Parts: sequence; structure tokens; C-alpha cells
Amino acid sequence: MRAIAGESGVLLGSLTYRYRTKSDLLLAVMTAGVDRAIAQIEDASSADEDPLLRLRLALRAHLRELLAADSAVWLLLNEWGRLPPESREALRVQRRRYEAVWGELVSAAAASGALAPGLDLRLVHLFVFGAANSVAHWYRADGSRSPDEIADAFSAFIGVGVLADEVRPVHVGPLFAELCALNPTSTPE
Amino acid sequence: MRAIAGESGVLLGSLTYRYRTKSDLLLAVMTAGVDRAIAQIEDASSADEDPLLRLRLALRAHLRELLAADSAVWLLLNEWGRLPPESREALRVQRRRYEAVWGELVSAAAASGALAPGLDLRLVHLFVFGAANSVAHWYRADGSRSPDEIADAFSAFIGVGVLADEVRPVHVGPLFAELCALNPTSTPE
DNA sequence: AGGTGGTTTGTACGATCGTACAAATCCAGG
DNA sequence: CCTGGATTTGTACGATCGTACAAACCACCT
Repeated sequence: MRAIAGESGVLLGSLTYRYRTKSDLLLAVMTAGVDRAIAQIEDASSADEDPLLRLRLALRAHLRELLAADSAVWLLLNEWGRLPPESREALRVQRRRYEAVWGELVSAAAASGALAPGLDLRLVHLFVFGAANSVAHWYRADGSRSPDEIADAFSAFIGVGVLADEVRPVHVGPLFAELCALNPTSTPE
Repeated sequence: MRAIAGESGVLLGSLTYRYRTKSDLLLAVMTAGVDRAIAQIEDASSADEDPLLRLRLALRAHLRELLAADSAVWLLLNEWGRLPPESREALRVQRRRYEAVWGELVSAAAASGALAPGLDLRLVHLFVFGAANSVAHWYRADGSRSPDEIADAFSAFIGVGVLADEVRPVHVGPLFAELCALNPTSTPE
């Protein structure tokens, strides 16, 4: 809490005034982040008709969101296990929407005959999603490949991850600042 | 610490006697776990000559280790980001060995012509490894598929994961107990 | 000017964490 | 039997965590 406040340029009390608990804050940041990611993915993937190209564009958008320095998606993935059950319950709506987008993309790709027949589409969906997410474990912003390049390489095979040497820090400050900019004078709950 | 002690059937003080710090304990559990996993994978994959079958058997072994209720590999994956730098440094040897095993399997599979040509093998390696690991995010012991079935489905496509509804708890107690059984009367560092 | 509602500040509290250590206990070897 | 080292126990300390709250502050309206 104190660290987040410091990164956000406010003091601890201001945080607990806007969000009664830490879970509320995390929930708000994650909800906004996932909403943004869904919008980006839907926007990117709607730019074409070809199912495979749509999948590829969606992967690009997803990795851009996931690998951003202030990625709320990455925060969600990392912090999910420590979220209280109520928060996970509250995030279920966004999660279903997110999964629905991917499921649709995978189904369309399968229907177009691009995927090998006889595959369990649910598993394929889990595979694509999890594989893309695990890129965040080894990606470095100063590395040799951009998120788009990784997404394309992933589309070609489909490429994924391992633990990186250093931990990619999440700067929650900007996330909170952005959230405050979106709701400048909202009543806190 | 207190929770680990409780699960292990000892008290807090006994833990800090055997391992001076929490990092030491985590490091010992993880090192032993990764060693075990490497041994299992090497053992399983050495049972055949066909590179693809070896990869498949290695995936089975890896998922068995990863998805076990007391998986030290899963613990490592989850706790890596919160490990102090010295611990990560100390684990680097095992990590390189682990990655070497997978790199070898992927290279052999590629050399046998099983993989599409022109792929970045380093990325393929990251992909396979990360994809397999992310299964742990949605796997349930009471689910419909066994680790081996998932590994095989993954081998067929290559399948991966998404956040599961509930968090799979890691029971560190058995890990510590096993560690004590291995070193019954060792001097504590 | 004065006051009012929203917001920030600073501080403090209780809980929990990892760690430290004296006392109690266990367990060979002589 | 007993003695000395190894191990466990129980307790306590300092730090850090999330939370709560009174006081100060600010912007805006009449």
C-alpha cells in the first residue's frame, strides 16, 4: 500500500480514502486493465476477416497489453492467487468475457480448417492463452524482440516462456494515477 | 513460516534451527524439487529413441511433477518473483540444467524433422516450457483429465492454461518433511 | 467572507511476519 | 548412569503490513 502510494505520488491515507481496502484498489486496477485489454483485442482482431490473421492480431494486442511496463493484466496474473475470494468472484465477469473472446477466435480458426482436426478446442484455447501469458515471465523490454515480433513468432509456432533472470517489476503507480484520471471526483464506493 | 511448520508437524523454532532464514528453507525445498524433476524427466525421456516420443514422455514427467499436490516446481514458479536475488542466483545452476534438458529435447525433435523448419528453436523451447508450466494455473486434481492425459493432449497440439476458479494450494509441509528424511542428522548449514 | 463537502495528510493501532534465543528435551557414547 | 551435544520448544522482539481516524486543507457556492 505504502509503495503503491509512493509510486502514485500520494500518501497512504489518500489510497485508503478512495479505496476502503487493498482488495478494492487491486480490484479496480485489474477490472479497468482487463476491460482495456478486451477492448484492445476486440478492436485489433476485428480489423480483418481471415480467422488466422485475426488470431494473430489478437495475440499482438494481448502481448502488448501483457508486456507493458504498467500491465494490469500481468498484475492480475501474478496476484490472482493472493486475491481474496470475493475479489476473484468479482472478476469472474471480466474473465468470462476475456475467455469468450479467445474461445471465439480459436473456434473461428478451427472452423476455417487452420487447426488440426480432432483437437479439444477447450484445451487449445487454454493452450493459446496460457502460452501467450507465460511470455511475461521472460520478456525484457530491453530484449532483442518486440512484443509484436514475439506475437508473430508465437503465431508461427506458438511460442512461450520460462522464468527470466530478473523479475519484471510492475509499476502500479501509473495504473492508479490513470484510474484517478478516469474517475476524478467519484464518490469512493 | 508458522504455516509451513504447522503443515510439517513441527514448531516454528525447529524450522529456524534447521534453516537460518526463510530463504534458506525455500531454497532447499526448491533445489531438491528441481533436482527430482530433472531426474524424473531425464529418466522418462531416456526410455526411447524417437525424439518426439521422448519429448512426449518428458512432458508427462514434467506435468506429473508440476501438478503434484506438493509440487516444489510449482512452488518455485509461483515464488520466484519474491525470492531474494541471492536465492535466484543460487538456483541458476539447476535452472540451466533444467533448460538444457528441454533445449536438447526440442533440438532433437527439430533435427528429426518433426518441427516446422525455420523456427527459432530458442523461442520454441520457451514456448514448450512455458506452455507446460501454465497448465498448473488451471489444473484441478479432481478434474476430468489426468496429468498424463493433459500432457498427451499438449503433445498433440501443444496445450496450455488460464487462471482457474480456485487457487491450487501448495502443501509445503510434505516437502519439508521429505527433506528432513533425506538429511536426518545433517548439520544445519 | 464564511462555511460546507470532498480530499489529503499524518499518525497510530492491531495483526502478522521473519528472526533470535534461553530453556527444556532428547539421545548417543563412555 | 550420566554427561554433552544435537534438537525441539516456547516466547519475545522488531519490522512491516493493512486499516482507521482526527485534523488540516482545498475548492466552490451563496
